[in-house]
Amino acid sequence: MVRAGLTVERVTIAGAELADEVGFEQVTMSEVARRLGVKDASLYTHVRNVEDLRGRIALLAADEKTVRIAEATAGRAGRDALVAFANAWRDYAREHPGRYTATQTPIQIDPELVAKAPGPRRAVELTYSMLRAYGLAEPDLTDAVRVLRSTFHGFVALEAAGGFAHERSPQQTWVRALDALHTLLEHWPPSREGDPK
Amino acid sequence: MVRAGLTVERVTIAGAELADEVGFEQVTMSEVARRLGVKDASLYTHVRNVEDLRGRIALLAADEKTVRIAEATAGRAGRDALVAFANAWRDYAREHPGRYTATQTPIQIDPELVAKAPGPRRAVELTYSMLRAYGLAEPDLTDAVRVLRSTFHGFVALEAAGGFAHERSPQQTWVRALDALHTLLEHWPPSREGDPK
DNA sequence: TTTCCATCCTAGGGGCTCTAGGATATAACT
DNA sequence: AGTTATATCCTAGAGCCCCTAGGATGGAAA
Repeated sequence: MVRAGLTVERVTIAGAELADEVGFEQVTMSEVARRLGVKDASLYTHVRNVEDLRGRIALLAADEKTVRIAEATAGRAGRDALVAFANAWRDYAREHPGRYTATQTPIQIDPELVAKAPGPRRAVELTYSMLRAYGLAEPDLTDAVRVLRSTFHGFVALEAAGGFAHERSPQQTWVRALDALHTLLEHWPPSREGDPK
Repeated sequence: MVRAGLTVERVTIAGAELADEVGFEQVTMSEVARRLGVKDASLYTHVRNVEDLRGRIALLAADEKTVRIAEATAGRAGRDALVAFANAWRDYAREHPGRYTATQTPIQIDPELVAKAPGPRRAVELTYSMLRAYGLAEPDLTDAVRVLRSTFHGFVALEAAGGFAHERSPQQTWVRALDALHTLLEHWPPSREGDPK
């Protein structure tokens, strides 16, 4: 009997590929085992359970997405950086829909696993440094980061769910949305504390 | 033997309640049946299968959310309407997380069922009419609608997934985000066609 | 060569989905 | 009121998935 040579990494990658093909929710132990030419019980040597596998896929995806964004924004600033950042984000989501979905599911991931993954923290740093050129100060900076993430994620999620009718291509809207976000960052409104109207 | 008095509506509502409690993905025929005091096979008289049930929950949620938004924005315009619209959206998502998730899953819903549901179409109309006060013309109007939906959905999705660290409350960011969107709509950038830099 | 351990297996319990076919409550009709 | 008809709900059972327990075996170290 030839050993399949399983490792946590290979199982996770197989799960990630499956997620991209059939959807993150359809990632199943049985199917992953089938693809690896192995009985499903064998996977439990490398992965605690399905939830654990899903968490690992999520972390893998977060890291991959972060790397993409880091590469895309390297050496850029201002609008160039914003556009590169946003396009890297959207491209990753479109190329790896299952992995991308994984990054957004509120699953309980093993904390020590998260600690080892560089993705999430680095992603935050990247976003802040990208916004540096716009000269925002806290707490506006945090708010701006959150608005950007919200809009990026919301757009790709709606696009993936078929939420945009076909009259106008999502691509056209995307380009204009980035214009809008750029001008928004350049003219971030002052706080309206005590300004009732 | 006393009849349980099942109908498609009662099954759908039970499913929606279950979704809010345990998450949309965890909505199961067996559990819905259990709650209704019925064997799971009995549900198939009223609902084709799980996918069908999920689709009905999604349509129910879409309608409910639309009604909320319609009530909230009635008689308002400009910033007032924008804020009311956004808050109604977010409040619905937070009160009914399972139902809200349902509205975002790209499931294949029975087309004739969709045709009977007034929610989706009305939601689009509401958004357009809310933006009327900002004086945008097509295609900017469509783009603005999409940006708003993206930001609203992205924000509540990230908030629900615990995507915002605890340094600053999501509520504070939300208020500022609405400010930002308002000013963005008032100063929607002109198209940069043929404007390379 | 022998030992040993990680890797992979078989066996099996429990849950969920869905179909087929049978019983019965309720409403309609005579 | 008695009968009929239909929708409602049931039992039985097959198939798939998750996961555990415990047994075999490949491959590397002694």
